[in-house]
Amino acid sequence: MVSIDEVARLAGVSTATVSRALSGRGHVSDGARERVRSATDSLGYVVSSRASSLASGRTQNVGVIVPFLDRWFFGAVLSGVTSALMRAGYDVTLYNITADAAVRQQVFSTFLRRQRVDAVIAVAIELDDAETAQLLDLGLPVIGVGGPNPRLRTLTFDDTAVARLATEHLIGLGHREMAHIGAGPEFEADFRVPSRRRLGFEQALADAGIPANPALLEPADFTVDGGYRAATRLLSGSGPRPSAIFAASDEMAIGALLAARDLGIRVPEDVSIVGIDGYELGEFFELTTVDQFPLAQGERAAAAILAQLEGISDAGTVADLPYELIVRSTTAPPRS
Amino acid sequence: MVSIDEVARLAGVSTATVSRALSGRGHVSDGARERVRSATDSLGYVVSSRASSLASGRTQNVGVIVPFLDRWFFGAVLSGVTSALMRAGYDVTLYNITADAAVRQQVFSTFLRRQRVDAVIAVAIELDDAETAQLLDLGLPVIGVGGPNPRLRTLTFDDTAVARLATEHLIGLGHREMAHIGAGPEFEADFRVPSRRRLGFEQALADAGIPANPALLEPADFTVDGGYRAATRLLSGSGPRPSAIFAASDEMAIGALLAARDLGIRVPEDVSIVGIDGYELGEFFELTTVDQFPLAQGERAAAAILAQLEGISDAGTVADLPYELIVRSTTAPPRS
DNA sequence: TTGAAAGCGCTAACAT
DNA sequence: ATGTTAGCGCTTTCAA
Repeated sequence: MVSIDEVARLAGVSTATVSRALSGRGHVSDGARERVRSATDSLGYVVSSRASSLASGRTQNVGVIVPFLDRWFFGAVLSGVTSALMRAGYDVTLYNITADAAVRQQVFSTFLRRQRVDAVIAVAIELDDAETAQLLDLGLPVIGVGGPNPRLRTLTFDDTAVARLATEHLIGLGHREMAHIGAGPEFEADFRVPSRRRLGFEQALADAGIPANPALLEPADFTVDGGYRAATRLLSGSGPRPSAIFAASDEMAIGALLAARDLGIRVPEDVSIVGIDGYELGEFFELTTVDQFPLAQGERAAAAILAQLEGISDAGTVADLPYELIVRSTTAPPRS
Repeated sequence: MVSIDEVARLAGVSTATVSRALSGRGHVSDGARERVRSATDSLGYVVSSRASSLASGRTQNVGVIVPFLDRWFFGAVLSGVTSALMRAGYDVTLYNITADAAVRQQVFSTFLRRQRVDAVIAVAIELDDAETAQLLDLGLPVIGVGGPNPRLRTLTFDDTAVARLATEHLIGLGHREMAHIGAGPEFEADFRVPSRRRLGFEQALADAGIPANPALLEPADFTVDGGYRAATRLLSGSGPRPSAIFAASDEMAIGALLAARDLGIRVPEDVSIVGIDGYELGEFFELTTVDQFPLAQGERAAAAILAQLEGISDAGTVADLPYELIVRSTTAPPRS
């Protein structure tokens, strides 16, 4: 590996000048800068991040914590994060918090603490107090994306409001017997998104003076399969069939669509279905949804972190993330 | 940040002994090891990867290059890679090669060369000669996953054989008028998977003595949307309608399924459809497919890299990746 | 088995 | 604007 000394020698300057020319910190004459540039070019020199980070304390690397990699939503967020960060010259180190508790603990107790990253972005992870404390203890810029965390700077997505919006859309169409697929005790473990969405559903019902019916709350795990099974129970049960279903994610909504299809129940004639996310596949099913623009969420998180790292102001207002109701063809007024 | 000196002082040994005790390299008495352990515990000490990697040359970090993050297949592979690597104590730094040529170039010319990683895994990326050379020039263990690259160690997925298998399944059912959705000149840019799959299709036809019909080759971009549009052209065109469609990915196959549905064409009665991947959503459509177990692909790539890094033998035979035909309900004999 | 000490390749004062 | 030099916090000879 070619080192800074060789560059300095070839350019006829000191290593300090090479360092200054390359990093842009401190003043360097145009001539020196040019000779350094040509020397690095001909030598193919790249600054060693190990040496540079040890000396400067900066790694040019951001850690990103995500709970899943094989779900569209997280892939989209991550895609937005990496493209923005790479464009700014940063590497992205990925910490995938899975069901494995030991690995999860190791991420907070070891991986994040070994000084490999300058900042951390946590995507849709519900952190317990100890984990939040460990993150804060890093002394690095940290930003959460998704559920609010009062102890962290967060790009907040107002799940409750989004769920209300979806539910009010159904109410506005005239529905009264509405079911919800989403939060259930067994899926509460990780991030509180599910329960916040259910809360919004319940609030909208209450506001409209519609009594809550526990029989119309079906827990599911946010997968297509989970949505399918939940909808099957709702639509083929012995009780009265709901005239509309609000699923807490598009993947579950698609599962519900498929369940209705398999049961010979027409959408939206017999039952209306609405989801949340903006999952691309939803378009094919003409799914009514509330888009939450995950790619843009990732880009905004990256921009916020970069602003903090480069010290550009206290960093553009950590506001709420946008969302938008997209009415397509899976919702309509109830029949009767 | 607590440093190794504090640990050494508290444990009553030298920093060299702390280093040895923590890394497991060199001999340390049980007593010393125990005192070091208790000192690190009470101090909450974690070895600084910046200092450690500068001194040792090892980073405990593996770079992973992927072309997409928002497609299920790549998320699944990445999931397998990260879980295996994290379990072994490695971090994973992600390089997302997007359409942006400048960023792509930067990955090879700068990001990968700044000594942040001990090894590189390249997932389903078709590298040109210059890029391959740059990777090799790193002097690190490198492994490719997917398309064969004669100049790289590769976990090869035999796309041609897989495509033949899918096509032969259709031929075995009695189909003669088969269409293919996949490779097209405009999507050839990046990885040659599309054309290898088309090749397998053509080989199977040739072996069965079925003449190739260019009108039955529809290019598409591997998305559901692309599959939908390609199938729409095939199924609603003026020419004779194919009795079966082989799509080069499950997402395109699902698009084809949806197109058939929208055209009122029954599957498999009027047209058979088969895909490739093992995409979870395929189950809901009863899609016949060739599963390629992406999660396992990622785990195997990680295991191969770890074996090389830890010097465990020349590393378990870089064999072909497994695949399996899963016959469900979207394929059947043609009508007549 | 342990310790002393010389780097690893940069950056950032401090001087000039 | 530039050079000199003392670290950054470890690992790894080399000796003992």
